[in-house]
Amino acid sequence: VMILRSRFLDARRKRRNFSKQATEVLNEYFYSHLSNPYPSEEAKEELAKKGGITVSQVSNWFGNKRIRYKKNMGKFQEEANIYAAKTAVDATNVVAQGNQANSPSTP
Amino acid sequence: VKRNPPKTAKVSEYGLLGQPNAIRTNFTTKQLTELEKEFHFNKYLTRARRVEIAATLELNETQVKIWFQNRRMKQKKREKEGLAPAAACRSAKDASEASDQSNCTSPEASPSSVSS
DNA sequence: CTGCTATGATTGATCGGCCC
DNA sequence: TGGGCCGATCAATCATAGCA
Repeated sequence: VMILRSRFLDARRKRRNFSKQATEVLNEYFYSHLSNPYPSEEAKEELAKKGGITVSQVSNWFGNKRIRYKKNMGKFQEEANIYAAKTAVDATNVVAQGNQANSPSTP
Repeated sequence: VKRNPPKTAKVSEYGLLGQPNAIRTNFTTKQLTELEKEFHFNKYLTRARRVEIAATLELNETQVKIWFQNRRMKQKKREKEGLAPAAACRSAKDASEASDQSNCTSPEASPSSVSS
């Protein structure tokens, strides 16, 4: 009820979706490190620079991504296939793998 | 310097008890207000103060302790992003950040929409 | 315009490490 | 040895963005 809250305590939640570029960079890292999607502080800084967002936003993104991915991996299979192979630093399993059409393009 | 990932065998290893364990406590506006007030007075708590506040607000000492801990981290984070992105905000050498709320880059609007 | 999903941010609480 | 703190993360939730 009166906990209508938000207006004064968290009125800053005026979020804006990240740019295509940012999402691209983040997903690329996430799916190429699926076995350990925990970027170091340095990695976060680089991702932040590449994506044009803040380090905190990178942290938030990974936090949300990890949880949501875990909660419903099937829902992310598609984008997983899209981003995965790119920088196959690690190719550990996750759940359902087996297909690998790698070495497509290496920028 | 390596943060581990899924180490925590299970942060949520409660399943085997069927007891609604440690559910997210919802602090009331009053509790938050008091905690915030105390925080501005002292960033750190003493045992005595903690006991006192916990009793007054009807919270556990642990909850009060954790709240202060999270609050300190929150403040630190705010200070950090409040200056970094504002690189071209002013001189880049002094750092006269006092307590809180001193952001140059905070195009906050004040929608005075209260109640309904 | 309505309804639902995708997503960024917030936050109470946990985990491992460190210090005293 | 035990307690508090830090840094990172988790997990649930809020509020909005975006799309059918």
